Amino acid sequence: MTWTSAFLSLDDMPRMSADDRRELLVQAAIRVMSREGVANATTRLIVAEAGMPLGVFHYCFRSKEELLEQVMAAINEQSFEAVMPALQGNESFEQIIQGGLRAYWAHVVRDPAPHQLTYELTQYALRSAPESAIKQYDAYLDLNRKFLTVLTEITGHEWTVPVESLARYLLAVIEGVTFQWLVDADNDAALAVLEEFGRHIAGCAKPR
Amino acid sequence: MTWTSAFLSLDDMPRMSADDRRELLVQAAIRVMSREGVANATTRLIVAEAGMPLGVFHYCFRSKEELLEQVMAAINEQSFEAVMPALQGNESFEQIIQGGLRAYWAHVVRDPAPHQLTYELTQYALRSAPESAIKQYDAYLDLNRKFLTVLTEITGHEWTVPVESLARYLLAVIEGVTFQWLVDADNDAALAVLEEFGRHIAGCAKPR
DNA sequence: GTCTATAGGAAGATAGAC
DNA sequence: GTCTATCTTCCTATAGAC
Repeated sequence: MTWTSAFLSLDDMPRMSADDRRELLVQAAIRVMSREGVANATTRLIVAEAGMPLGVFHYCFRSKEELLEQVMAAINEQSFEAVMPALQGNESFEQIIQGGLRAYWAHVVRDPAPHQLTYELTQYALRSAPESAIKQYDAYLDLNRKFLTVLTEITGHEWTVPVESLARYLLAVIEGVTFQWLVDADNDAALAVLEEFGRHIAGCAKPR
Repeated sequence: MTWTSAFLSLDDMPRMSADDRRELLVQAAIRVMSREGVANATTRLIVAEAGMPLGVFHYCFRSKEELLEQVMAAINEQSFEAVMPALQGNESFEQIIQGGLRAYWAHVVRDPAPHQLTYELTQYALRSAPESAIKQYDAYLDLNRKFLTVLTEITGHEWTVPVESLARYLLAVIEGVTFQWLVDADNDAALAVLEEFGRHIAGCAKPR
């Protein structure tokens, strides 16, 4: 029994800072949105998911819009550590690329909800706050640029096509294939496309 | 002056069959959704766009859900005549591919709204009626299969990679690049990616 | 079929006691 | 800061006169 509990009832005791609540609400929002879709993620569902009363919402966030911005920021941070491990090991150039694509794909299939959520949030942002959609997309592009650059550095290759184009190409294929799979759930077809793409990318570099 | 107008006032005269109204409402819905987004396309906005009173809605459609299904069906039909003209002329195999990609791209840039709408509708359907998302996607896939098949027939080539994989690859790239462009509006970057992709596809066939 | 008026509910946001 | 109760608004859908 602590000092405070001797003098304050449970109800009187402030159990959590507003900052901690904000964080919990953002994570609860991500769970609700993954499960129910962005359109159905009401403030009521979100606070219920976090086990808090409705009134909490508006002294943690000025508006639902503000929560959505923080959700997008949180998601960006979370998805930056899935593919890079594939860059270890000492296989051939193409093998590393194929390994990276398969690692990404395993990551998608294991837990698809966040990826679907990302599409929905970008869609949503395109209508309501285009700047944050651009910012989010730029972060993803940058991850792809880094992967391609580190890849050539490690293996002593250089790209014969501008890395900027390849990064965009890679991101487009990844998103296109993922979206396709979210619709038809055809895993083999998705892997076949990624493999064909990997062959092409591997042909866009030469030993240095 | 017609026979009916001599006996019926404007208000009494039924000016339009319910079927015609349905068609007008579907087209109005497409315009509103393109402009405001699917989430903001309320029945009120849609009937206003069509210049009809609100009450019309529910003797033309059982529910908003039913309208959405018909909107998806209508959009599918509309987008099936953009790329095929590129298959005329007698250029080289790769030139036809590059021409087809550029034709598609011109089509997107000239009028992006329907493409953005398609993404949103598929997203929406993924949550509420997965079967119609699958159906819609299958129709798009089929268009890509046809394009690739006709292409080899005309030029006397054959694919060295399963046409099914190439069709999926093509669709993934097209959708990925389009989505990317909807976010950042970088036209040159999009064209560069499509061209690089075209080079790859062209290398997946040989003369027969 | 066609329209006006309104039911009925759920959303985001706030008021005000503690 | 915290919570309950409530306001306001806007939605889809229906009732019912014509």
